[in-house]
Amino acid sequence: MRETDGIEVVALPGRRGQAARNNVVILDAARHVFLGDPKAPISQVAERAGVGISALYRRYPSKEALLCRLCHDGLLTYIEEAESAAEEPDGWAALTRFLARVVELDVHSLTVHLAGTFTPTDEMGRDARRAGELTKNLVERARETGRLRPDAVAEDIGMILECCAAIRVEDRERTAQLRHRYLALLVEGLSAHGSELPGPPPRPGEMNGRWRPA
Amino acid sequence: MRETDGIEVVALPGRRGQAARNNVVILDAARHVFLGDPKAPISQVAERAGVGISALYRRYPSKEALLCRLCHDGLLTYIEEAESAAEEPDGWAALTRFLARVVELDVHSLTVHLAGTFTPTDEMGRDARRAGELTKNLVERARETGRLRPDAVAEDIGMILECCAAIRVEDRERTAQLRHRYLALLVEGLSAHGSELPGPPPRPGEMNGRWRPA
DNA sequence: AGCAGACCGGAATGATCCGTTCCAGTGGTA
DNA sequence: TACCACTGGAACGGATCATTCCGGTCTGCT
Repeated sequence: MRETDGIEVVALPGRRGQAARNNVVILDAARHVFLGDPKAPISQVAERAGVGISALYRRYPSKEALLCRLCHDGLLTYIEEAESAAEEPDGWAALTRFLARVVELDVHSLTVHLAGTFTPTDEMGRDARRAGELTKNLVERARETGRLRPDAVAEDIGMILECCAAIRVEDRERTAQLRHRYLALLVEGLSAHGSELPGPPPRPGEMNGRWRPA
Repeated sequence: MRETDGIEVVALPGRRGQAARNNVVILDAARHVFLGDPKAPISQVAERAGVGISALYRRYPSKEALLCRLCHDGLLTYIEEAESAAEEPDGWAALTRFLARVVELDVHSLTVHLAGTFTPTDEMGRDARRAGELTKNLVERARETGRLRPDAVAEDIGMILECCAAIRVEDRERTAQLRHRYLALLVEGLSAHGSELPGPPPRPGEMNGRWRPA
């Protein structure tokens, strides 16, 4: 897992070990808290992690840095999943499984909803572009199978994920269930060949007003 | 229109007239601002309305009261639209037109996204219940036509609206366009008869953790 | 004319919230 | 034993807002 940050993941004893363990505990807590509320105070992260605030600031110079790390992690996960899905032989299955997986992992909230809360690094820019290409490939291959409606475009994918991310209830497990339910509706829609979709499709970065720092 | 608040809508001269005009200007501004950001400061509303803060506080005892009014207005609009749609003879058309209309008016954001920012009144509770009944009726009638997939339930409607409300770009007009696009996908999904929807359907009120005051 | 008061804009107030810094304590480690 | 990396959490300082207050303006009645 990316969040372990180094080699010494397990079983270091004493202070050294606690520090190593805290690394992952803190990232997990941060992910959980900021997924629930992107502008949660940092003290909430510390509380949930069961550590003091200074344990956070020893690892990240600022809240922004922590958010950036989280967001970048999410982006990398997105890319991993896209690459993994690309190996699926059937283009339609590749796309739908990819969507299900991203919804499952709640990656979209991690990246998009955190964007705008920090100034993105160059590397993130590159990775974002790569993510875009991978997405486009998945859509192209799905289109070639003929199951994807012809008026759907790559940019629709981000919007669909946005729709799913909007579903949120108290319980995490239940949230995932419900999101899959509406993803299913959307995917049915994607595969239909009935009436044409209304309005011009989304333009490339139309949703990304957030990626420039507020 | 509800927001005119009384009889003297037009053409009162002088101070009296300015006050009456401000009534609607303020509500319009508030609607616009809080739609964009439910926790926007009240000064933003005043600024957009082109009035001073005191003009707001003369009309509403607190920010909460203003939000409550806005939210209730939205709820009433929802009910109006549902009743109006109920007159449509074809059950499927009634449901889909209702959805399109609610998305068009952005009513969902007004009610649901403002809930939780104030303690709801009894009357709002009653109206919310009424809205629920009307929704259920629309779904029942749509089901009877056979076009609605059998595993869809009334509670799905709120979730679908939530999905659409999640789409938001800078331009208002464009936002509406895009929302219609994804509503179309979702409606296609609603009318499909293919594989069954995954997971148990949403329970009544499952999404409404927000309606109890924070 | 003249005046009472309805209405207005916006500065001042006071409270709350939160990121960040600071410091004293703890327990491995050499 | 002495050192020091690491920790928890209190304290600081800045920012944000809802709300209040005040001095001014214009209307409509006498």
